[in-house]
Amino acid sequence: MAGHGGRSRSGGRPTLEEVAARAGVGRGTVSRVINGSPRVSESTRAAVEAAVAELGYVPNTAARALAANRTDSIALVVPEPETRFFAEPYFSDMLRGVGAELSDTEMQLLLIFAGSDRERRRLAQYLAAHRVDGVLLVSVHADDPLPDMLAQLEIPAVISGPRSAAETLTSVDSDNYGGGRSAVEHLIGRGRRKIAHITGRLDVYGAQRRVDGYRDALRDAGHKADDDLLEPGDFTEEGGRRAMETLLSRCPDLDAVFAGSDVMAAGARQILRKQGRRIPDDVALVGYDDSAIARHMDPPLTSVRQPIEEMGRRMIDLLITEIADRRPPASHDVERRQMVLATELVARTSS
Amino acid sequence: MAGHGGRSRSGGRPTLEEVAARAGVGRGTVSRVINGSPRVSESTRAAVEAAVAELGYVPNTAARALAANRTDSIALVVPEPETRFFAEPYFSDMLRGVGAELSDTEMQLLLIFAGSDRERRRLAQYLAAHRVDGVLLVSVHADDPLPDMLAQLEIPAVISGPRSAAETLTSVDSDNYGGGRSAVEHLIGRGRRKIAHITGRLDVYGAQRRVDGYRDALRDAGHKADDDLLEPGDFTEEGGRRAMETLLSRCPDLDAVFAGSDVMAAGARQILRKQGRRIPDDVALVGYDDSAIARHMDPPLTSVRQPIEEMGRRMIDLLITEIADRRPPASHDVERRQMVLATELVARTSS
DNA sequence: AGGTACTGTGGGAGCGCTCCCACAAGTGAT
DNA sequence: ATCACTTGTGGGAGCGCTCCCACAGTACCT
Repeated sequence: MAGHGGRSRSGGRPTLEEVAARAGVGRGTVSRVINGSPRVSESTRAAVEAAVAELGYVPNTAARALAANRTDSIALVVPEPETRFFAEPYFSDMLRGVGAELSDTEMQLLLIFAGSDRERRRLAQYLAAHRVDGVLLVSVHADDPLPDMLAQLEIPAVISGPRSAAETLTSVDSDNYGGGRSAVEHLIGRGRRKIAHITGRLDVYGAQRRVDGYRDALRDAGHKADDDLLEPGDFTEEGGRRAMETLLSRCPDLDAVFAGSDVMAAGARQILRKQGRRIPDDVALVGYDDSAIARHMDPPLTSVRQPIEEMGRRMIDLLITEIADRRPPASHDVERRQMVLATELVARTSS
Repeated sequence: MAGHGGRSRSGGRPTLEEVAARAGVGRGTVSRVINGSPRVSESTRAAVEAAVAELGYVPNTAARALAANRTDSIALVVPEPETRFFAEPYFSDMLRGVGAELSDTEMQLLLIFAGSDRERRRLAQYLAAHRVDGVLLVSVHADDPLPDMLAQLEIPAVISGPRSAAETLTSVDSDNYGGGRSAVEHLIGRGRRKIAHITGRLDVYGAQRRVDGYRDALRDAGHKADDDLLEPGDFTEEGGRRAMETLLSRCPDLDAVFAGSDVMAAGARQILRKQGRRIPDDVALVGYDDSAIARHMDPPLTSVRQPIEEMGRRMIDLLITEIADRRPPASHDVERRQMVLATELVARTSS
């Protein structure tokens, strides 16, 4: 078939039209069956399904996308170079959650790295072409222009860690404040008196919140504020080492350290060892993330667990809702959602 | 515009037609400019490009895919659970090469895991719908039905390690035979006499070829064959430990071990240490892959480097050629290509 | 002068869907 | 019987492109 003007087509995949002919119904009816519309009689549905099976019909995604103006795919945008993506268990946990939640859907996930300028430009093109129905944003820094670009293009998006308390995008986060608090309360409960904190990068909102939790826990326990016990890190092992050295020289009598990440705790541990401090006898150590590092450290590291996989799942939920909400012209008063999931302290022998 | 029957569209993205009107040319001409056809005069091209820039025109991928019957995207199919994907540096290196080579293109890469049955079924649907122009297959086992499915659907595909010497798909591989050989020759050159080999999974063709290289190197050096020195592993650390234990009990006097992967070498090292054998003094150890593990082992591990990133790049080259070759009705006598890249022994202190 | 060839261009037809309008047939209240 | 719905269905129009045919214009032979 295919009129005289038509080009030769590959493999002759069956079309809706052909399925309709086979089932003895109209095109519209087949479409309804394929898309699970309830407005089809039971017998017709059965006939169509039989025809679909017999012909091995699979809908043409491009045609559907063109007609319906949707792509049925979403992007997970990682504004980091690939190396970090593989190095940090955070991303793989997140991806697992996202994948799991998505497997119930017909949605396709695209993994997009936007670490370099070049990749950023590509991504911008990609989004401008509306090649995805929605975007999942992870690990975004406070000054990243990406969220605004998404807002401008009116592309539904969910962000994994809000950029600030005033985050405009729908977001999913873990309770960093509570996590910081629980780490410190745990140390206080173990009788520690002089508790230092190696912070994460302070342009990351979550890191700030952990500091807030640390401060409040100390205050509520009647400790007086002492900023000498606070030293900024940058989430790296090297940063952990540097911060630990600084802290020890400034406050040689500290008896506990709460590190803003397991990786930094690993760095701190090295310095403590080198300076002959025993863990936990002389100095108790608590990390954050409960990653593999924590379990394999010597001694095993007490750490604050974030439900990262769960966060991934929730992000998908929210994003799909957001996409669905936006289909009818625009009911636009969907309240912005900020979901916060609880953290959990996992006590091990380092504290 | 958009006739009375039209639905309201999102954001009013400009179309080809609008660009054409603006530039004062026909639709076909704009299409030609967009697609880089040479049959356009310089002045017209400039006018169209100006109009494109002014309107911020970005082609609609779905429309293009529908009309041209191509998707401009390819899939990297990983027939493994995600966990292994993140655990093994092999994949991230490969992905880096693939990404790099693809960044010169307009092609989009999809990362698809097909570890579980469920994911397999999804993938089958995906391929049946021809949602990608081509497929990159990595880490495929000998009995995997995936390659045949791709052949059946006539989807261009390139495989990263051939399944056998008679691989029908276009393939890219590293010289496993030469790699195995060079490891053994290196050990012989260091004066080792009793060289054992912990193999990889023998249903992986590359692992077999390493064994062949091991055997031939020994034979050519005048050693007599001794299968007691050969013990199968499975590429895991645990497998490395088991194999090493078996080997030590069977041949307590061995003085060198060639492991089919760095991870297995790490397992073997643990056992050697536990049994009081010094590396390299008592037993020399050589791994395969030259991964991060090799560099960080104590002592640093001599290992055979595979150019994995390069393999990724070559795979893309071959796949793109294959896709292009298949566009005209079918010139079908493109000879199957089996590309083999050289390996390189990286000597460190473990041997 | 006529033929032949090429270059650049416009626009019709068609890709395979979804959306929606129109309408037949059935159901129940008046 | 009439009217007002409801349910199920068919098919036109249109999504925004690419492909290709037709044709004007120019150039270069006979």
